[in-house]
Amino acid sequence: MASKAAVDKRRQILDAAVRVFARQGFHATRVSDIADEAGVAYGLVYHYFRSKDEVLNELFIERWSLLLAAIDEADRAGGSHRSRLAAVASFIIDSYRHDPELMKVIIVEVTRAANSFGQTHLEQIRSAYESIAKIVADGQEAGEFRADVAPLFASMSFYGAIEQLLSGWIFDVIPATDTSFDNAKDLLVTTICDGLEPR
Amino acid sequence: MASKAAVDKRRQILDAAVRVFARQGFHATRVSDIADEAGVAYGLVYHYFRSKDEVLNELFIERWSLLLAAIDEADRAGGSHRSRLAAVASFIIDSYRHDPELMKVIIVEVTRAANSFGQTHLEQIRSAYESIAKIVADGQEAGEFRADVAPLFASMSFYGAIEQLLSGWIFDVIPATDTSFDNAKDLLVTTICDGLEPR
DNA sequence: ACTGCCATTGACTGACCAGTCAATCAGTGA
DNA sequence: TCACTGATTGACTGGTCAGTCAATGGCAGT
Repeated sequence: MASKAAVDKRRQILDAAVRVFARQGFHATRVSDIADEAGVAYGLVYHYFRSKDEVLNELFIERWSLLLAAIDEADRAGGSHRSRLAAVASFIIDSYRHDPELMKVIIVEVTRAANSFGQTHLEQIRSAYESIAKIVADGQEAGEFRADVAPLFASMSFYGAIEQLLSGWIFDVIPATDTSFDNAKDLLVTTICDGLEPR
Repeated sequence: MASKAAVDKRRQILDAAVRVFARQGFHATRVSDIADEAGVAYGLVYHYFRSKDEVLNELFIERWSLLLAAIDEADRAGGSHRSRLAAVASFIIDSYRHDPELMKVIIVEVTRAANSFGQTHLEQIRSAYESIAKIVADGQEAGEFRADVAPLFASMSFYGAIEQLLSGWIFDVIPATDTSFDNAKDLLVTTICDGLEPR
């Protein structure tokens, strides 16, 4: 089957793109950098992708759909709503732990670049906010969360906090150690659910 | 004095740059766009600024030093540490309310673009995190905040939440109304200090 | 051993734009 | 009036790259 090799090459280009985008940033990478990194001819990138943008699109869509699925699953898994939020935080932080380069690209070049690239994916990004907001709203309904906080606000604060911590690791503002990751998971849930003030 | 007019022209260029950057994004704006918007010849931009980058630098530095000063003042003003955090959130949100275009540029092109531009200003950005972290740490010392949360983590979560809400307004994920702004101030402090769960 | 189809190659082109620079203008002081 | 200085102008250059395309390679079915 010819397409077997083809699928591999396509993947090879995507993986190379992650590395190069993570290293140099999207704007600073030339298509030839991706081709070189993938060990492939320049033109082949255009055989598999319509444009440089489409390569990034593909990476984002692949990854983001996993996130949306994970949020959904966290919600469906039941348990306290606090534990569902914990599952979301865990998933995102583990995604970073597992593939920091990909997550760096997604966050730096898409999620936090809502001006250029994010614009295209705003719908999908918003969809994540809303799924998290639903967990909050349900938690309020169940009496587990206070009712006087707008769910979407809470959701965005929660997600913003997570992303900020990821950025901290990405740019070495805070050390990216395993204990740091685990602390962060606890902290995020503790802060958002219990607050900073002692009970 | 010749420099009077010169200062005006310089300002005129900076103000025009804010508008154009906000509208098109930094990468997509040509220097000629700035010159046109300012009603000034192309070359004059280079008379006042070494490069296109320096225009953005200037905008960031002007604004960020105000933020650092505001955090400092919030801290020095005394009162509960909770109220100091509230003052910080207030300042940032009011900055957006007062000059959304400038804040959009700062956040989208610098703060959240730590890859390209932010890299240069990472020190200053980190400085803000640390000033906020100091407020948290002092609050812990004073027994107002629980001691088992790393101050820098708390600070980054807090700041990340603020920035995420600003992004929401910037990109119309949440409506940018006055009540929305005021709600956000309350929410941020309530969430970070009291948590979502009822007491 | 031929034919057709897709993968693969990389040289080339066309557009774009940051930054340069030589020329002109305008205010000031003598 | 003249000379000096800094402000202002905009045409031009040099370099960079995204995307094109015509040519080649190689496999699969007959």
